[in-house]
Amino acid sequence: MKIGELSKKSGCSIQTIRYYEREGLLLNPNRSEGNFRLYDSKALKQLEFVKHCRSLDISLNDIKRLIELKNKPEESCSSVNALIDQQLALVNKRMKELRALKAELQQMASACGSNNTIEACGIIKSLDS
Amino acid sequence: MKIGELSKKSGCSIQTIRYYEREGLLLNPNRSEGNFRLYDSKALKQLEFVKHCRSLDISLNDIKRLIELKNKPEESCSSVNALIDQQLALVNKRMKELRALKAELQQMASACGSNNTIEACGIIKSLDS
DNA sequence: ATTTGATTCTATAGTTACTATAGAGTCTGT
DNA sequence: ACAGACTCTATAGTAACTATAGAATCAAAT
Repeated sequence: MKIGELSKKSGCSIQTIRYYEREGLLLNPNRSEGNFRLYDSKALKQLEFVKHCRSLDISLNDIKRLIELKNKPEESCSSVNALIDQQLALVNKRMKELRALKAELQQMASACGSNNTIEACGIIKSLDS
Repeated sequence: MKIGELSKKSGCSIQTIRYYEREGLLLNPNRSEGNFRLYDSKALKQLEFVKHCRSLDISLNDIKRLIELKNKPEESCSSVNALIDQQLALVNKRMKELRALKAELQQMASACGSNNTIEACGIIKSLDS
């Protein structure tokens, strides 16, 4: 299949697919006579792997590492575990930040009845302090 | 004061301060004979306002709008309220995403006892599906 | 008066993960 | 033979910074 079809099947945009290729996340595909990229179902699987990782917010760099690891099936998977744990820690950290952020935003929102002038606005006041 | 002092007092890096200036978030400061930026306490307050907004993850563009609004003290503050509400909605959305993400990561982490080969690794398996 | 070290200046490039565009070439259907 | 759809490469843009190079300026010590 050509890149358009791969794009539809995978849900990744054509540019994203070409970008992943440039970044070394996808193997260089065979080309047609006219230099069009030609993919098989294995390539689609590779791309779906990348997409799944991205949906977990794993960085392209880490995905690259995961792919390398996948190609060494006999080795220990402890680095894989470490990577996921690290990802979890990152998510936890961001959630904590967001909770604090939400609390302050809510407090600010309640500090202004919305029918004030800007001069009297509780939100602007709290941002100023 | 010069930019180094402003940087220390505000906690923003020198480059960030210059960047904010370029982006129109800070007024162009006076310059010394040797062309060094010279700031007063008002400039520090401006910068602290920006920093506070950034800590709430408000975009530079929105901060610019807030600054414009601040300069019209007699107008209604409803746009300020709308902006904060929108920011809250954004935070809520991201929190929801993160919760889903965390759940999947946790499930994955528990799918592998960490002492497997990569071939048998539950994490890689679940990423592959 | 000079020199050293710290600070500042501008302009430019790099970061992440894409998205968008221009301009050219290729393929398919009529 | 030609229109329209698809693809190609190369390049620039996005957000919010951070980092660098190379030059100029300043303050303090000699």
